[in-house]
Amino acid sequence: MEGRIDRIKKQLHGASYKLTPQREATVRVLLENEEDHLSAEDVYLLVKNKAPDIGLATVYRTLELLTELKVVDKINFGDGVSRYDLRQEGAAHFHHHLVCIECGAVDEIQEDLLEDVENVVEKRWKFQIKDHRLTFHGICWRCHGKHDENESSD
Amino acid sequence: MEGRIDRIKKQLHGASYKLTPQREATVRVLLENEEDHLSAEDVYLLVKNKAPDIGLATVYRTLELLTELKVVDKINFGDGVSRYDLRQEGAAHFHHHLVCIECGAVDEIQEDLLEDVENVVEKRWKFQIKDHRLTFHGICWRCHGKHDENESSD
DNA sequence: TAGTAGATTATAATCATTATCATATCAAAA
DNA sequence: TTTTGATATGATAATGATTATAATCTACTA
Ligand SMILES: [Zn+2]
Ligand SMILES: [Zn+2]
Ligand SMILES: [Zn+2]
Ligand SMILES: [Zn+2]
Repeated sequence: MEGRIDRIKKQLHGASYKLTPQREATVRVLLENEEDHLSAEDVYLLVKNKAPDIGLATVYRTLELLTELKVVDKINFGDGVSRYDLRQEGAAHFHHHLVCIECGAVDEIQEDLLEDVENVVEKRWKFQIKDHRLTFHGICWRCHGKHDENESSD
Repeated sequence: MEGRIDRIKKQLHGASYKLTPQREATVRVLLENEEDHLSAEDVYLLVKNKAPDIGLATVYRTLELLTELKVVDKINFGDGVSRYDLRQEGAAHFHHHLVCIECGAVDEIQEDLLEDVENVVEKRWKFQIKDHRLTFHGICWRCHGKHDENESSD
């Protein structure tokens, strides 16, 4: 974790920004909740535990800054809020998501899976891909299980 | 066009809704601007030409209704507004998008391309896919051309 | 120490979307 | 034809997320 923060610090310095205490607190919250998909408000509430005096605007600014540096990705699942997702270190592309329409769970797919598709798109549409967003909507294994409970099988 | 409206009318009736004049005007605007990705406000302004007395709330309500019936898909490209995109008749899945980070153009990919990926996801993550959202961010052929204007070739 | 640039805070402003409620439409019942 | 009930609409208010503003604070440096 400390190593990860150090590297983010270096990234900030590389773009001539500083890792202020507020920014560090925000980054720590993101690292400690890597599995989740937090909204700015969520982050704000969690950061308040570490830095009670932080303002909401600072959280927004920090998240924007981290997005610019590609430390996090901003994503929108269709409820009215933006969510912020730590990008895996060294990952060229943003990971994919599985959103369950029954229970609302959001699972992640870290594998790329899109290499072939992207080759086709780059060639056929002459589009130079820099990043992508891929989200599947459907029924997760947990909810699927529930339905099958009293069906024997096929 | 009339045939398309008739079929949407039938879909509405099937769900026991009516095709009111306001709804018809809204659908016509969507059909006439099929290429575009209009926000609710955009649709409102265009519909006003046909039905000057229509209220913004009605447009929002109609778009919500059409989304529910899967006549349109609601999508968000990261600017603060939702956009509404007519689904091709008979298409099982939403189409894909190419968003140019230079000029802002949004192009469409009607081909599915994801069949293989979806098979993998369904099996490996035991996730029953109902729909998807796939957007590529990058540089479109138009902007790419601009850069190459004074570079000979490779 | 004073000056300066950047960062932060509290708060106001903005903007998209949703909720409210009185009115309108329309078809079926009386 | 009038009444009634269900649904739809329009004007407007309310909400909620995000951004802008202005005053204050915090390193650094001359
Ligand atoms: Zn689920
Ligand atoms: Zn994620
Ligand atoms: Zn372009
Ligand atoms: Zn589209």
